Amino acid sequence: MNVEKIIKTKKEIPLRPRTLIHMQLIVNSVSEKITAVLKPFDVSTQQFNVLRILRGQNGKPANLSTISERMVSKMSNTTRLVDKLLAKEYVERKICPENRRKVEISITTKGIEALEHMDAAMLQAENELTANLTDQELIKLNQILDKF
Amino acid sequence: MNVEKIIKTKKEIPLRPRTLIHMQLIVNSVSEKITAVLKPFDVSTQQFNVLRILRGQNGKPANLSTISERMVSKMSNTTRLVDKLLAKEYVERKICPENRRKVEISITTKGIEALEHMDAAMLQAENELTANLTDQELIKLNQILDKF
DNA sequence: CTACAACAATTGTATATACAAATGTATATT
DNA sequence: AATATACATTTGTATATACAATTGTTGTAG
Repeated sequence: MNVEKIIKTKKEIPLRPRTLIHMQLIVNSVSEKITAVLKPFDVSTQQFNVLRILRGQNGKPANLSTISERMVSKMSNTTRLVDKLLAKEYVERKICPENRRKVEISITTKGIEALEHMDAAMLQAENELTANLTDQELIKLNQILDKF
Repeated sequence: MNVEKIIKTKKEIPLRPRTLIHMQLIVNSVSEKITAVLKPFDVSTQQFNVLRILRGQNGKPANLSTISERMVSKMSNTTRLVDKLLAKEYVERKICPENRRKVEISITTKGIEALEHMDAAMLQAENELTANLTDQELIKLNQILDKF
């Protein structure tokens, strides 16, 4: 992936902004791919992310703020995101008995099953997206990314 | 930046998805920073991007499809994006005389001046965002990113 | 010359996101 | 106990984005 070629500029971009643009371009294409992979399942990336967080709870429900802080892309409105999952019957929502301000959200059996179908497609996508890189390269990449 | 800590999960994530998430997290925080830096100038990242593309034309106008293909994040609606810049008098739009289907967009003096103010702020932001990395690390990072 | 396809941009519309304000509940202060 | 403050979520609203359909223009085949 050549940055200058993709954004079609002749002049070469200085190292630091170039790096930021480079990462942005890759993340854009990764997001596009992931969105496309999830499309047949009729869930957005965010919705998928929430389902995985809920599964990670192993039966224990999570409240909205917990979900929110665990999401890769924080967003201001987790309520409406959960509404969508609720409409698909992938999650359940009930008010927390100990603290009625809070709400307890848990994944349903239907949600777990849907997620299992998505997992296979996602796994494949992740491997395809990183197919050109060796484990060593990826480890090195992670090390550099850690410095940000 | 530790991935697991940020998305608050105990279990360690496999290398390949972890790398993708890692990049996503960094790009998210970079975007946030850039958005914040541009906020006082009342332009979005996309609008700023278009202004820079137009300046790069050195007086020569660009049509919508040209702008669109040069943007870092392609978007489906460049017309409305240009509308916003038009309202701020940062750009001019006129129909192309040779091909009346096309439209010629060029940056105004006011646009150039506004952009110059933004440049300084952006340069600083870019340096801050990459301050923890050496040139060698950034070069290595770009090399690895090229493999995607 | 007319009909048709291709092109470039615009418009319509549904959905997503960001941000502020509002609602309802719990806790702390006097 | 009454009031105020903080908390967790929801709602309102403006803006952004994705995608499809439409408009106006140009090129081309018969």
